[in-house]
Amino acid sequence: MPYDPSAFPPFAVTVDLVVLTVRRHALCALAVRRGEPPFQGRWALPGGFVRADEDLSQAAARELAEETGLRAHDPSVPVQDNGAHLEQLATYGDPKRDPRMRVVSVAHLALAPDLPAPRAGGDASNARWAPVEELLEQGGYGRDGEPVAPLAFDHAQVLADGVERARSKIEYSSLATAFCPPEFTVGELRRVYEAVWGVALDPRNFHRKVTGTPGFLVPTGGTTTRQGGRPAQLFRAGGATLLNPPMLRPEV
Amino acid sequence: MPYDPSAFPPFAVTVDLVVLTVRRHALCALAVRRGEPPFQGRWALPGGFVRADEDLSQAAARELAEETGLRAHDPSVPVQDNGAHLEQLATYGDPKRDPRMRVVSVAHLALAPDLPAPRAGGDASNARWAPVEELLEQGGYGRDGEPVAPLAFDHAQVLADGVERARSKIEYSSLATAFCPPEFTVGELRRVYEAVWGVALDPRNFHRKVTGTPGFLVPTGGTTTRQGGRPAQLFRAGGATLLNPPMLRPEV
DNA sequence: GATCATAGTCGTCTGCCTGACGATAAACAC
DNA sequence: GTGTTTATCGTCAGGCAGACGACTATGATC
Repeated sequence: MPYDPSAFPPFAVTVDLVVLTVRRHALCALAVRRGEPPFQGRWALPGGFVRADEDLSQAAARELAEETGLRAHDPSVPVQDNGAHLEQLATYGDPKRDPRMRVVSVAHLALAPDLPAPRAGGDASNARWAPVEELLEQGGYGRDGEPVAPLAFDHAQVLADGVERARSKIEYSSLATAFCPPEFTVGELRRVYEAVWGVALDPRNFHRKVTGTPGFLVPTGGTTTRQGGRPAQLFRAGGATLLNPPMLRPEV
Repeated sequence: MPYDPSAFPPFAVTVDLVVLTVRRHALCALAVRRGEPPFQGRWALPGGFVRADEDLSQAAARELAEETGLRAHDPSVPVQDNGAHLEQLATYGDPKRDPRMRVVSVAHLALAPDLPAPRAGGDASNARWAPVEELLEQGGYGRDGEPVAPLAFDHAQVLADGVERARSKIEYSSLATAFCPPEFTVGELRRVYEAVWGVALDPRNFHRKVTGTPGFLVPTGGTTTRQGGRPAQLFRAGGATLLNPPMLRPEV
């Protein structure tokens, strides 16, 4: 069968971003308020159309920079600077997921340290960090008592998939350091695990585990007392990306 | 900014399939010979355009059925019948990956028991099961001495990603049973692991591990001697999908 | 300054799991 | 019967994780 452009239907292709961070001991995601129909006024994940000459990862990195100012990080390089970790998550293409037209969305997952404040085109009221449980619960009420509408499109599913990916990936990789500033303490790393998994971990066993895993953490020599209590050693992420044996997520 | 159809470039969206099986102690993938340019005559992964009213998973299931006759399996249901396991793998959208036009391909991974023979539109010479190393090696020679050209498009990368997904996923899930017929022995399951991982496993420790993991295997009561030697107990896949603790892949 | 609260770090002990490997069992080929 | 093949059970030592005690070093409070 010869090449026939009419043989396939045209699609719009977008990238959507699940940007996760840990703020105040809670796993939070970046949400933007939609300024136009459909779902006008509702919260959604940031995203946008892929341009004609762009790769998917380029489009995701561009959107991430536009929304947060973060530079994307090459996934093959260990997390060391302030660049965020960025990886492809999954692709969503239900014919009815966008009422306007046939849109296939390639969702990406970004992990970032706690950031000052989000910006969506400079308008702070249209972007926020929200705890993922708040974004995922249907018809609940937010921290300010305002009723929470479900996320636009299928973004609740996308967010849930991204959160699950992050939860499982910090088990067997050093990705949890992507949530930390360039230098961090064992306690700060432990609080990342606790926030992402939603569990409490034994500080002594956690300390033994992470400091005993070769290549996970590299001491920088400095100490800090910013958490109160005894000063803690500062570390940065080591070269290891895969943890073997993995961190163990406690049973439910 | 209002809705403007001219604001986004049109894409073609396809699904490509990495169909894996275990034949003669080797991990094999389904390859089809391209009958038209580009890459005419070269081997490629099966796939095709997503139709206008189709979900991505529907399109993948349709292509799988067209190429192999396999029914796709709902991923939320444990593998029990002859349906293949089918899951989304990743999406590839380099602007230059198809010289004709802008194509975004949503690759899917299918795992199937050993099948009689592939069929590609009824023409057997245009479809085959090939060991994945043979398909991935560049410029080598196949089993029949015929020189092997690299796979078309970026399909070598897609195949490599699919193989890596399968290799890691049988560690912590019961997916290896998707390579087995409905009833199988512990030895057959072990040979699946050995073929996918490319290692030799201790039969005694493997037997202890898989029979000791709750929900992994359910004895059917029957026995078989089709492998020679002492008759082996027959099992089918249990309800468990996640293995905890996981199977451990031996070090390199 | 003594005391307390907080957080970090080092050890110990016990149980479980794994890898290595010996031994036995049940079929088939000759 | 003997040998071969595969299946299955057992044993043992080492490693790792969970539970938890003990000590250290800071800031806060009295």
